[in-house]
Amino acid sequence: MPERYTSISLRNNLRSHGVTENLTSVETEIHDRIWNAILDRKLRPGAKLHEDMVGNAFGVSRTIVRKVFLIMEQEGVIALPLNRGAFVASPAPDEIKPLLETIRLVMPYLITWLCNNLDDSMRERLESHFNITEEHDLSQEVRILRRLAHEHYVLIADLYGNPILSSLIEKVIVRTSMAMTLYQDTVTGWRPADSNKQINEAILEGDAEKAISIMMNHLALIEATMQYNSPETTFDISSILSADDEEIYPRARKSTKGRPRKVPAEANGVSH
Amino acid sequence: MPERYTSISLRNNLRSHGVTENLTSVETEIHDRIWNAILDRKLRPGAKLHEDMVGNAFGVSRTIVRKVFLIMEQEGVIALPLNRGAFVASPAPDEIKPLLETIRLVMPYLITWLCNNLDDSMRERLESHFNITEEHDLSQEVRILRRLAHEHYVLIADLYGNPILSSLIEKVIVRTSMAMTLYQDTVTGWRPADSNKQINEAILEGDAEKAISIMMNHLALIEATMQYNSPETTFDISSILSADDEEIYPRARKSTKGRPRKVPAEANGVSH
DNA sequence: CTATACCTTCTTGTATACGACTTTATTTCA
DNA sequence: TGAAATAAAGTCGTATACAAGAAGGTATAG
Repeated sequence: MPERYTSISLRNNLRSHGVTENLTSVETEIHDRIWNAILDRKLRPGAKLHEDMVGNAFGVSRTIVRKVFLIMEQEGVIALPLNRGAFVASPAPDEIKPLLETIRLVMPYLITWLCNNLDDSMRERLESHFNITEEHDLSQEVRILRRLAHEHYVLIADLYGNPILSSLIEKVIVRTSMAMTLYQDTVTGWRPADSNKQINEAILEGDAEKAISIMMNHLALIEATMQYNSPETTFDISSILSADDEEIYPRARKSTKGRPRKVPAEANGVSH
Repeated sequence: MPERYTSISLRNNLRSHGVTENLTSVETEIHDRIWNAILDRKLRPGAKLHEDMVGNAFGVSRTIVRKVFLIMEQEGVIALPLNRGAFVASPAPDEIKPLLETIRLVMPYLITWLCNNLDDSMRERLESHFNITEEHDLSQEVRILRRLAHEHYVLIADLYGNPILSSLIEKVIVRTSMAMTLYQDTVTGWRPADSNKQINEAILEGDAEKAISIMMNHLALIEATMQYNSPETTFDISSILSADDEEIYPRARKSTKGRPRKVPAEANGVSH
């Protein structure tokens, strides 16, 4: 089986998405593969996840797949409407405010602490992230930039060392990212890594106020650029979940005959 | 089927423990019954939950029970060590600090908002809780006092209206409560409702500072009175999970022959 | 031509069977 | 007598079979 794909910048630096304990390796594999596919937007919000397709892709029964789905529903990345199966969660517009509010509450607290308690190992991990961000700064690979932005938040939470807040931040950031997929204009030339680089720099300087201020502006920008537009596409699950990193683009619908497929409007997230 | 048992004070006032959506009525029933049993300390931390016992008690297969268990593991109230089944979570001593820290971060934020934005419906719900606390103030029923204290926190989070923070607070408070079961000296005459009554009063007066100060003292007291002591008992699951509210006391072990049963020391909670 | 009803096909939900692992009881050996 | 090895019982983990439900297609009436 291929080496587990955890993250671009922080391989072996962050434990992958929380629930590694009490899961077999196959379950972790499926969980992480789907999680990463969502994070990289290979699986877009609203996409249907068929139990036996995923099961076949990993050579396990639906039992295992259902278990992973249930966990991911609790994590807020998958929706499981009764009798209708699994969909990649598509956060409703009115979830954006609570998400950003949570980030605004928690992150300044973590940053302030971090600036006052920065030791060598923390500094090292921050600098490592900073360097990788620098490397990829001019990259056109949106996937990498987005992941770096994501991981920056998770890294800060992780450095603080409160597992409750870490897991909270990870969930909230993923969900915000998913909301951005849905409601943000992707045409802007804005690069997500920009402000994160500045934030990291400020933290390394020990300037909490500056770091917080940049982050708050960043969040305000995100909130301001949110708008409604709902895409609809279908996917080839098995190739998306394959081990290699190639980007898969949505395929056009095959058939438009017959009654139009009912859009699962209520296939949104859970009550987190 | 009996009416669903949600809470003492806030029946129809708080939605029960978060995950009602996407669960069938039986699943919700099992979930809430176990949750309440834990909250009321009928099921103590470390207690084994046998899949078929629970299944038989509700007339469903292990499939359903396992689903509920998995959800409750994510919620942090049950532990599912691989190949060893389900145990009521017993938070490790070093989890107490992160738990209290999270409460200390979130609650002042909520209280401050609440004091500045108190409207009639909020006031009404707070007063309702306050009145019930008054009624039971002199009660000897520890179970009720404990539940009132618990629900007070959840109510405040609920009034704020951010579902992410609500569910966070609910999980964290339950877990703190479980830790107190394990590590707090129960002999003290201290009544949990006392400070909550004062906090509620301060909020109703719109005095955020006072409310926060009392709560912080309360939390400090909790932290200070924590100490190590690990009880060990066995239980009759089916009667504990029965609909009626009678308190069940742990039974003494039947057999002490043979090799002493290995205590599941690692049967603690999950990484939340 | 459109909308509704009906039928077929496909997917999910639940129970159950069986293998794997853990725990408990018994035996063996120092 | 007590610890380790061994056998038996019990519980859990996974796959699978079947039932229940939803989605998609076709026919029919307005």
